[in-house]
Amino acid sequence: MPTGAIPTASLSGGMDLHVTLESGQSYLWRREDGRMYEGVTDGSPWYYTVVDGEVLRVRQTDAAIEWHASADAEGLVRELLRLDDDLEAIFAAAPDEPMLGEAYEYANGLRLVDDPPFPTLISFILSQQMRVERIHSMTTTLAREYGSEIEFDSRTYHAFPTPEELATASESELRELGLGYRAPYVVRTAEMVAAGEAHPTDAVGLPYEDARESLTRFVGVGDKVADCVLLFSLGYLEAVPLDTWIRTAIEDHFPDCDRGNYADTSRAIRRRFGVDDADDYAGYVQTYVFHYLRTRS
DNA sequence: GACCAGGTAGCAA
DNA sequence: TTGCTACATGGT
Repeated sequence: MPTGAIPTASLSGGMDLHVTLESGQSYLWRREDGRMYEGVTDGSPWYYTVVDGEVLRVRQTDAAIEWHASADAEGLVRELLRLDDDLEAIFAAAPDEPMLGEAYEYANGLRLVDDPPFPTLISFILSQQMRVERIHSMTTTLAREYGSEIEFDSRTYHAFPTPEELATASESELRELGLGYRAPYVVRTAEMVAAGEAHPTDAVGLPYEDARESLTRFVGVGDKVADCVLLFSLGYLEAVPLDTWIRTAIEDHFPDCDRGNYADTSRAIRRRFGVDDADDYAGYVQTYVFHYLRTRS
C-alpha cells in the first residue's frame, strides 16, 4: 500500500489538519475514531475521504502529514488540503484588525480545502439552517445510503454518491432520512447534473460575480451557498459566504460594510478582508473568522 | 417551549 | 428589484 509523509516544516505558515478538517468548511472527510467535532486532538487520528473512487487516509503526526492510499497520492493530498498555499505571506499581508488578529491566532494552521465540486454543492445545499455537526452527519448518511462501497486495506468505505446515484433517490426517501425541506432541492439538483443540463464546474473561468450567479441556477442554491462552492471547491479564494456568523461579525465589527443587500455587502466585506485593497484572499480571512466566532467559548 | 442553525423559493407590491 | 414568509429537524 503506497504511503507517504509530507514534512509540515516545509509548508509556509504550517498546517493544522484537525482545525482544517473540523472547522465546518468540508463535510467530505470523516474521522476513523468517530470523534469528529469533539475537540479531541490527541492520538493523531486518521481522517479519510473518497475521491474518484479511491480511498485516501491522512493524519498529522509531530512532524508530518502522513497519507495512505491505493496509489501515489502526494499530489492529491497537496491539492485537497491546499498545502502549497503560502499562509505566512497571506496573513502577513492580511488586514490588521484586532478581531481578525484573534481569529488568525485562534485557528493557526487552518488551510482552505479544495473539495470535489458535486459533493460540495450537495453538502452546502444541505447546510442551510443546519448546524455543522448535523450537516456532516447528513453527508455521511447520503454516502452510506446511495454511495458505492469501496474496499481498501480490508475495510469498507462509502464514496459520496455520484449525480446519477443521487438522482435515483426520491424526495420522500430523503425526507425519511431527515433532510426536511432540503430533500427536493437535493433531488432536483442531482437530476440537473445527471441529465447533463448543468454542472458546478460550468462556473470555472468566469469572473467571480458571474460564477456566483451561474451556480444559483441549481435548485436550493442562493448567493451564500454559491459562495461556499466557489471558495471550498472551485478555487475562488475571494469568495466570502455571508452566513449568520459573518453577518454578526459585520454588525459588530464592520458595520460600514452592511449595504443592505448581498451583492453590495459582499463587495464591501471582500475589500475589507482582502489584501492590499484587493480581494484575493478574502475567503481565507472569512474562514478563520467563521471558525473563531462559531467555536470560541 | 421558545430560539437557533454556514438560507432559499415563491409570491406580492 | 425589494420585502416578507413558509419551510423540517434536532439541540440547548
